[in-house]
Amino acid sequence: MAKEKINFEDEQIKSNYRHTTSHILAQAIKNIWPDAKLAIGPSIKDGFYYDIDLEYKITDQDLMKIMKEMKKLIKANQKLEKFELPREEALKFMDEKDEPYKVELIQDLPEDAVISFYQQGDFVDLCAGPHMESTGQIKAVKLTSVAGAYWRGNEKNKMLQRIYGTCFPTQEELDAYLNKIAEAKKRDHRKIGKEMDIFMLNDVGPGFPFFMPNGMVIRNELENFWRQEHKKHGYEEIKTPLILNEQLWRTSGHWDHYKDNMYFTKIDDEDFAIKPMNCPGAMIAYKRKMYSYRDFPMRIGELGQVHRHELSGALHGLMRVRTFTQDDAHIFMLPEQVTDEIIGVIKFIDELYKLFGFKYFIELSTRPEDSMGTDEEWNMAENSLSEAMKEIGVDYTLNEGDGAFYGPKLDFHLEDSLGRTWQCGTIQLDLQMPQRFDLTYIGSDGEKHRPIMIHRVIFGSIERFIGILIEHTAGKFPLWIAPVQVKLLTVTEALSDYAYEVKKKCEDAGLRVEVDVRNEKIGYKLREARNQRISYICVIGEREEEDNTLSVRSNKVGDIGTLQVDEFISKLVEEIKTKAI
RNA sequence: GCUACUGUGGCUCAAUGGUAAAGCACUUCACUCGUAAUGAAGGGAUUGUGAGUUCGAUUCUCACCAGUAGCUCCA
Repeated sequence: MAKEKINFEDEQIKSNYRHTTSHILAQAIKNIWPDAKLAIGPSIKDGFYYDIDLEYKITDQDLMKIMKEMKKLIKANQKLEKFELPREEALKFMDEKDEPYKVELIQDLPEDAVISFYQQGDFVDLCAGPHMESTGQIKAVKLTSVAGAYWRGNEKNKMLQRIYGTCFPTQEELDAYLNKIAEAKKRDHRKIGKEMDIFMLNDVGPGFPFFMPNGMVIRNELENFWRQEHKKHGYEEIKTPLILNEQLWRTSGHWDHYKDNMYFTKIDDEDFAIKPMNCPGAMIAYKRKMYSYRDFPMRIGELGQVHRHELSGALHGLMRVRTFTQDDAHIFMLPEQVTDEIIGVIKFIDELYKLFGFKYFIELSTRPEDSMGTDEEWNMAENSLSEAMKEIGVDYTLNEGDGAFYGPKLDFHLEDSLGRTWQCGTIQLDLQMPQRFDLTYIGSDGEKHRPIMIHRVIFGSIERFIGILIEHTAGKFPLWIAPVQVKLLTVTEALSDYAYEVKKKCEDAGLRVEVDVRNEKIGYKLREARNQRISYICVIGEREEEDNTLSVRSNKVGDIGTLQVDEFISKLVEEIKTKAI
């Protein structure tokens, strides 16, 4: 039989390939540690894993040992053979093999399910398949890490050891993949954030980031832009307090559903809470006066700083912190305005994400277990979200049971450098707060009615958004956001006057500009400026001074030659104006 | 929070049961220089915190704190 090339473009084949490799991993583990209990071992996005229960703690060194054993099994080119057993026999079979997790898995299968096994050599695993024909087809394998994972993803269950790995049909593809990971790590926002002096974290406040001057430029540019765009889209802005009394949080339902994530304090013996969300404050703001149906839709924005006690193990640079600023807004509206408002927000988010060149996906999260309200309300709310998406034809995935406690939501996810996704934008339909706070408006009939409310963010959290932006651009920000847009480097000290003259011109045009007139070699200054990822680096020598020019290098396209000073400035001003990426 | 691992000057990192090496950065001096590091000198660390073992701990043990990866959770 001719050797067929494995088509990795085919997702099914890729998945079979990796799934088979996970079986080989399991077999190798059983060979080395016969008392290991097997849990599950699926193929995943970039490879596969296998969860095992084993007294002995597997170390990184052991991974080498396991790989060696796997290579042996691959070389043996064992056939993978499928067989089926009736439920009772299957249970007995796994029980005899002393595999309690497999027994549990079989018990949870439907009564009439066909229970299949795959056998390779003397190793048998409960598995629906499909698989490759033989272990010899697996070529390039790499075990990447070992980590803990709860049995069935439930933190109340035992923690198992999870071994992650990946595999490819050729060594070249594996190397390319590993290389890609290494490159991606160089874009880590924590690394670049430190190198570019954007933000810092310190033991004095785990999860509470400090923003440095460069970071504040980015923040302020984003916030200014946010304000400008929201004004255009018919929003007004408010600011509500960080600390509000405990009674408010009881009224809002946060006390019952979110208390464990909140920070509390006392003022004059009275109990107060630090806000984990902005909505209750916005409710109080709404209630300050009476409204007519003619006031709707009413869009109220707030850049609101919230504090949430996230689990220590979940903290991650700027992506997951304990205090962050939400670019929040609450939209109050009539029932017949709901669809249009949701569509408006979806389009608004799309507009902004596109401006940065982000790809994203949308997830519809439905009613969670711990939630407020009736089924009827939830169905109505979930339907209006999916209807709005249907109407403008956007794709989304369903994430059942992951909504907020007060309503379903559409989440917008962005990717970081390693392909991990982070929720940024969200649109949440909230039927609970208006009730709980007894919000009303006067309808055309002269009677009081309850408004419908949307709660939404676009950046999500300014901090997380900046983190994503750093990784997405590798620190080479769009010019309008860049902390330092121009750096002027002099070849000799005699050119300082000209450099300062150019600097003045740049500043007058509104550019963020620095000069480096130090008595250093041009190569040295250039290297430093490039490491700082300055957008435009201009070298100034005698020639430039004479001709009133600059020798310009862009951090995105490289050397762009000699430009007249005025020409250079107007080019940058235009680039800022168009917010080019 | 859970599992595993890690914690050495501002940063990157070496080494050791006998109080710690190097580079970058910083300061000073010399060099006045054309597209990724000029040379020299100098200052800077009780090795995350606390306790224990030991004649002696930064190294070994324990607890705590923080970080990393994954799980769980989430903007």
